[in-house]
Amino acid sequence: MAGGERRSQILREAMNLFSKHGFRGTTTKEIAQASGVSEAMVFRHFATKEELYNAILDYKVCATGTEHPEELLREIASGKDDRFVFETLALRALEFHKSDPEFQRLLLHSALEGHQLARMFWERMVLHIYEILGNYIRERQKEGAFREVDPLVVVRAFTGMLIHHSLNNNLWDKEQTLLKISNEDAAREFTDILLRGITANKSNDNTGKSVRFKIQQPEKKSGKR
Amino acid sequence: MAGGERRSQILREAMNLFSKHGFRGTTTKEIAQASGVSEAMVFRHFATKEELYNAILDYKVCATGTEHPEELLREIASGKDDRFVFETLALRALEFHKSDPEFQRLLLHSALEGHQLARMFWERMVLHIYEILGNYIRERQKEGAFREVDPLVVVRAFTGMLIHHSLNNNLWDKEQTLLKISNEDAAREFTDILLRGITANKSNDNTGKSVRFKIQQPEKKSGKR
DNA sequence: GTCTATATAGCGATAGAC
DNA sequence: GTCTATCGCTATATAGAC
Repeated sequence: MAGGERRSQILREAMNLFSKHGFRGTTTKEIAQASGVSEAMVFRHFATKEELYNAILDYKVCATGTEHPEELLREIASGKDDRFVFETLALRALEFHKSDPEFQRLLLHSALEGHQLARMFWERMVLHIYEILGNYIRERQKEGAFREVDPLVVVRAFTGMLIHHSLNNNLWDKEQTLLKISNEDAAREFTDILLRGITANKSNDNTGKSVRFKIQQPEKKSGKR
Repeated sequence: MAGGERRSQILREAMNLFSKHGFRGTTTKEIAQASGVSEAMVFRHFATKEELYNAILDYKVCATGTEHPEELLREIASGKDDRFVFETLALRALEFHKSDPEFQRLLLHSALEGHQLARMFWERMVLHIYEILGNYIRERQKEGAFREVDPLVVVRAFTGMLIHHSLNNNLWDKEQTLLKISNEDAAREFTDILLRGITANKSNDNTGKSVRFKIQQPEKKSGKR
């Protein structure tokens, strides 16, 4: 078999195993067997196990980079259709994690082991999402469409719903015995909750809905209970 | 040192190391050194490494069981003060994960490694939360306080915000460079978003707020987009 | 209870033939 | 490019002295 082909085959199998058992939990022997070659072959293509792992992380991050580019994110958020923005984002995230559960596992292992993928992903993806989506929310607040609430908290809340839901499906409840719902429905419901949750009191609507809030707020700034 | 004392000391150190590096990532030698004893001592108290791990998981699950009993959960949800229910729950969850970040890491490692702690935790905690909180929501829907939406989806959304936020603080952004917020404030904001997100259209209020929704909903039940 | 010393197995990685 | 054989090391676990 040609060098490049074999290499990518080993990479694929290793990716699968690392995502299942983590870096330390996967042996080079297992990788070799899964790839149908001897251990020596693995080390011919990748000098060390660490190098193999890095190659995977690079590959995954790059592949994700093209799938989840900040450009696209920016484009989605460039409109003013709140429902479209949040629901599209949600559906894309849910579909991504569904189509590639390996990635989430790899990412988690990496974060737990303190590996660099975690940091790379954080810097390349997470920060951008918070920045772009945060800015979108901030703008809509200025326009009076969203109520006053820390945009970063809103992003945290929304990504929390999405990532936690994906994590549930990928890690905890793969058969979805507890909650079975299509990604389309989930994206819509989560968006529903969030948008109603942050829509401003005054009727100022562009989602095809007319929403009114009249709120008496005797709340203290720092709620104690 | 007395047997029981030494045993619990080893258990503590092992817990710390396992939470940091996972099962396979932690060596018995490290555990012994951290405990200030020889490796032989570790194996005197725990026949195998696996047994030590199980002891930890048992301990953690039991300790958590007393901290997070379903009774308390039920009691919290027995009232009809929506804000109190959700905010108290949120604050407790956030405080718990903050006070014991080890647990979340241990749980995650366990889930990734397919260990039994994950299943135990799922059955003892997660199912109860979904059941009890889901029932609460269902009741409030019957009373017309909450709009019609799958209660399980609401629980998923809310727990998603909380767990993901804790995970961020414990795993990804320990210094909270991206979003620094007290647990009290976070609990309040998340509750705010959720409650506004699921409050019914008609004014039917018991949270000290008067809320009005007027919504034209040409939505299909199973949304395709 | 605690240690040193050791058994045994599996790991990552290499040598060298083909 | 691919293999078998093997090295050096570290891992879990045990034996036996004190």
